[in-house]
Amino acid sequence: MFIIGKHMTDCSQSTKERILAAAGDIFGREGFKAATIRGIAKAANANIAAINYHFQGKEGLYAAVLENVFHQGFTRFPSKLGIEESAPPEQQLRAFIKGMFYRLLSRDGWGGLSGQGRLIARELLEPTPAFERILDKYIKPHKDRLVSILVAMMGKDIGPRYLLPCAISIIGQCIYYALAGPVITKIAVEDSPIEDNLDRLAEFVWLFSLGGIERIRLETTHTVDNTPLPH
Amino acid sequence: MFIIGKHMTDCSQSTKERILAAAGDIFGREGFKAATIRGIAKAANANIAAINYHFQGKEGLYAAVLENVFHQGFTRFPSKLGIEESAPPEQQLRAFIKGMFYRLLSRDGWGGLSGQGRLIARELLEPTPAFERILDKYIKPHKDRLVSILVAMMGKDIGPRYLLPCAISIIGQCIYYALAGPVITKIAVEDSPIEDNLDRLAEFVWLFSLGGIERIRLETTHTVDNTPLPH
DNA sequence: AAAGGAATAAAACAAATGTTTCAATTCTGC
DNA sequence: GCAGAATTGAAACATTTGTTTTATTCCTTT
Repeated sequence: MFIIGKHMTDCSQSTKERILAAAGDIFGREGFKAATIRGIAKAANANIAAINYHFQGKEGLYAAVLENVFHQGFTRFPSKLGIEESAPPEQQLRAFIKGMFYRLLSRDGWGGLSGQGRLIARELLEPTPAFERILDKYIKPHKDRLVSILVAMMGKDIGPRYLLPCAISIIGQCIYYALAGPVITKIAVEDSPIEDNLDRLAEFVWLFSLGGIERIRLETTHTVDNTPLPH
Repeated sequence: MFIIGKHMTDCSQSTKERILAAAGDIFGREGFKAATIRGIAKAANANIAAINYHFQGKEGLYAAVLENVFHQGFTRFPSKLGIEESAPPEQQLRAFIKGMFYRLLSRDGWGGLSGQGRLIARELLEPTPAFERILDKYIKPHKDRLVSILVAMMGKDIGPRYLLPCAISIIGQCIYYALAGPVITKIAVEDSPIEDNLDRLAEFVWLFSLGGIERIRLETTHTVDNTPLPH
């Protein structure tokens, strides 16, 4: 055992790293405004001044946390995780959805209910200025990948008028589990988005979406130059 | 023009009502912690003391707002809005989804992005003690209605193992539009959940869900006593 | 080993905020 | 019209919180 300082803190991480990790958790749990730098400092076994020293204040810390969280998440679970370009698009979609569930909800990812996954939900609800960068760097490429899979499944003639809602419906199902975890647990405890259920839930969302996509595809090819959606 | 007091406020509402309305908007936009009673008082043309007088503090106000918002929302757009019991379950589902979109996103409802709809999203993300009551009184009956429609569509043999995920997928799509409105607008402006798009989006989610439900139904009836979900 | 910079600790500061207090005003029942 | 209750207005209070300051400790370089 090594003695680093007068406090026996975790030697494997620097103060800056400890602050980032603790801040991700606390910002996620409590939101930007409700989180306090005192609480974060305490959780990170660090001093208040260290936060302002390394991150120039609360906002700077938040921006760094956001970048860190997304970088970690998409590094451990990339958009193309387990996707082989040669595989049929249905299987690519399957891997995409599974990737989303694990990125959002697994302990190795953003930790869903108790962790940094809620940070993402919060940004969806009320984007902060720091989120603009995240959108361009992570979210849009991620969406583009899903759209390209959908194009492979539905044909090139599908316009964005149907493609994008499809993408939204698929992503929406995944994110809803991360968002509404607490309530889902209260209403349907068997489907609580905990580690043990991720595979089953991802598989379900995949099948459900396959059906939905097929239904939309049929709808758009059958009604050629009629009203796009039935009234 | 009538002179009510020294301030020329809206005569049609009592102070208590004005506070409730303003608080719903501000709590929704900023969240419980970030919202300030001073800001709410100003927006309601009321005094700080009036809030504490009528609602016994910030928490009391929040509980009252939550009850008020859900009561209003489910009064104007009941669960069974436009649903005839005699209609085929597919059409009942259609009305159910349309009702959700309008309740969550229309100006007459919770106002989506700019209004009280975000309050609901916040409660899903981090339920407050005041939400327990709301769950029992509004959410669970609402869910039960959807489940009964799904039973009518998929047959009585479908167990909760498939029923509830179906319900979650459907509700998830709807709520995601209310949650992620700001980001959707940035990524797919054509599908921004604004008043003009509600009918089209609801119709899309309905069709998509019809396909999803059918796919799940097939899956569960074909693989009788096999593994419930394909590996 | 010494010096200089980097990092941390502790206290102080100023602004924001929920709550309380008390006087002034308005409303209601008689 | 009046008395008492209900409501509102304005100020004061105590706490929390982000930031800054100053001194001390740790680490690297020479």
